[in-house]
Amino acid sequence: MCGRFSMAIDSDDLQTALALGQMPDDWKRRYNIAPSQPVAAVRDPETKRVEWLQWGLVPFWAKDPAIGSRLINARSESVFEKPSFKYAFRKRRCLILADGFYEWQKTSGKGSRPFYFSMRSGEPFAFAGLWEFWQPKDQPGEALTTCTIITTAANESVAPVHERMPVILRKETMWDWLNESGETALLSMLQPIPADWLRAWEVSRAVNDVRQDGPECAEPVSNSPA
DNA sequence: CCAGACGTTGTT
DNA sequence: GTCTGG
DNA sequence: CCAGACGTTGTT
DNA sequence: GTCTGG
Repeated sequence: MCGRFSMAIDSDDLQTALALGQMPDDWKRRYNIAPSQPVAAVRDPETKRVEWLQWGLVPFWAKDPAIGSRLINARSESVFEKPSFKYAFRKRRCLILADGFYEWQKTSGKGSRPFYFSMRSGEPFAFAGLWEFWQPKDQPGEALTTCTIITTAANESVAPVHERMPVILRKETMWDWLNESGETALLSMLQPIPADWLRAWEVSRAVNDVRQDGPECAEPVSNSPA
């Protein structure tokens, strides 16, 4: 699954690395992005403009936007058929920008151990995402633009920690996620990234607390890789 | 037909 | 909006 | 994902 | 135990 991630590089560096368009003017390095918070995303492959979307998909038909807190991920295996995701999968795909993500390993005792995963190259990347626009019947001011991250089976790097991982799109193919329209082609992109593209290490439980958002969240707790 | 749900993860 | 269960 | 709340009545 | 908010 993917319930926390980081986007800790500068706006200019990100823009250059992924050849993005206009960046938000209120950029901030983030080491601990949690559901319900703004995430940097691209919806338009022409402008490649980066904008903030709220993490946690609220389908356009939702009566209660609180449903978003449970729709932070969408399974790649069923995203084309689930009522909550099927419309967005056809019409509203997005790239969610990141430079690392966290997974928690269940322990036999209490608590769990967080691990940090990033590209071996150190480069930023894009998760395959979906977005929705929602507004209540009576109060147009309360409109939300929300998103969710698609997950897939864990590769060999992530599997020791957790069974699921986010779909990471490579630089070379990320724009296809927005440009393609055929279901088969789209679904074929939702594969686990090769294991050796990732690096991993255990981090402190500081990341558990959403108020902690500094570099310490992503720093190795020891020098032992996962 | 209407009413009610619509999700993932993990755990049992 | 659409699907499932009753 | 984790952490923290989870309720009503009545009073301030 | 489950739901909501961050």
